[in-house]
Amino acid sequence: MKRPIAISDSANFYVSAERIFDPSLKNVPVIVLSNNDGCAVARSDEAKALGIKMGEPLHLIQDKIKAHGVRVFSSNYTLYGDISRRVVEVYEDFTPNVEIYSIDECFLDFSGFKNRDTHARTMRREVLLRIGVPVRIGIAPTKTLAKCANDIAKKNPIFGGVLDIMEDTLVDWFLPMVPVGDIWGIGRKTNAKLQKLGIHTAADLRAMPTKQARAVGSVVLERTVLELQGEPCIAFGDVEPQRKGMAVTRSSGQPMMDFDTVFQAVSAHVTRAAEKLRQHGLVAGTLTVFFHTNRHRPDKPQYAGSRSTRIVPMSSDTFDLVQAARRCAESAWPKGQGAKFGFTKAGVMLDDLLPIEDRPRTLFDVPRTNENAAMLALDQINDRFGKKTMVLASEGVKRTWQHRAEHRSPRYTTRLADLPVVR
DNA sequence: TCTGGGGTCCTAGGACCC
DNA sequence: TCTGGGGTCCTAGGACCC
Repeated sequence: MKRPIAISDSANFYVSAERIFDPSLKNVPVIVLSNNDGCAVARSDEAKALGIKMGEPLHLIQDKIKAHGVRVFSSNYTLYGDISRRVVEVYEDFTPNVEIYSIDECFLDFSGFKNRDTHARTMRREVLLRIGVPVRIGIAPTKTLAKCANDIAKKNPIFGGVLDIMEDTLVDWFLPMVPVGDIWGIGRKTNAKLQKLGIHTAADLRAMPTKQARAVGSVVLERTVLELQGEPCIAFGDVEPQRKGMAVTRSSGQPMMDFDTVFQAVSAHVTRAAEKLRQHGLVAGTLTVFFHTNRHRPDKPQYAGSRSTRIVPMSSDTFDLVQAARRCAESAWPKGQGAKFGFTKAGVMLDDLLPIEDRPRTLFDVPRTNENAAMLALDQINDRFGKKTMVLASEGVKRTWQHRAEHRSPRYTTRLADLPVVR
């Protein structure tokens, strides 16, 4: 039995959000800019009709803006987040299972409804009425097919914003209309490879042998092919996933020429990231620093530096993180030839996040060469420190220990005291 | 000491998404 | 002159272990 999955997304979401509070923005070209007001990240239909492209730099479209009176906004993510939450509330009146996919998209479990089409159209009307945001809805047996349906509904107003392709015959009918590059999961690179192989539409890709798909684009492409065939490979998840990492990155207008300048930018980003961590009540286990030169100037020397380090003990403390960042930055710096480069982007990423209440209090730094000893001492560690103990090793290593423990007679040759305690 | 297979970890980087 | 930011997932290759 095929389970109907719907995806609902808002049209030009940021622009729609701005329009809620300013009716004078209706039917005129509107764009919303990226963080630093560098480029356009949302465009109304009227702005698209003027040929303003996604991600187009502001300075390249000044003429159009003046000539056509395009209304220009800096982005206001707090506002968009609020609107987004309200839209989800409406969805939740129409199905118990909602998976938030992005700020303007949700997957909805549509199983059990007698008339899905009517249900979707009522929901759409309700979102427009209560929030003031127009949405489009695609319904299909898999997420990838639902995305295709959504895409067709978006491009063909005749469907009134809703397209249901649960029937196989409808899939057969519509897939040849979807360019392969528009499929969810097919980006620029994969599209180029597929075009060379004579695969131009979603129907072509659906017919590709899965073995070949794997060779061309790894398991990701193979999954896409199966999803197009109607076999769900990307699970529907209605529980909020724990976030795995966070990042703070910025471009700088002026190229940064020396280590001190780059590190100054990095420490500002780390400080901001540490604040974000604490806001969310999290601590980080891994920190990565990166910086690179201007990709838009291939004529100049290019360099990309990136280095990770563990945060021991896990922390959201600004000082701890800045110290770790300095070690990373120094290690990633092109020694002796830094002056050759002008760095225009720098950032920090925090990974292995854990709620602060789960932070391990006692840490044992177990060198890989000492795995066996650690395994043998594990019981002693747990006896003494309980569950708030963490041995600095990945789950994989622990599983290996477990396995080995079950297949050998353990000899407790290493005492707990022999393991280096970090804290 | 040499040989080899099977396995995991770590790091860097690629591709894609909105 | 001026070209976004924040995410996820996957892979390759070297190091290391038994």
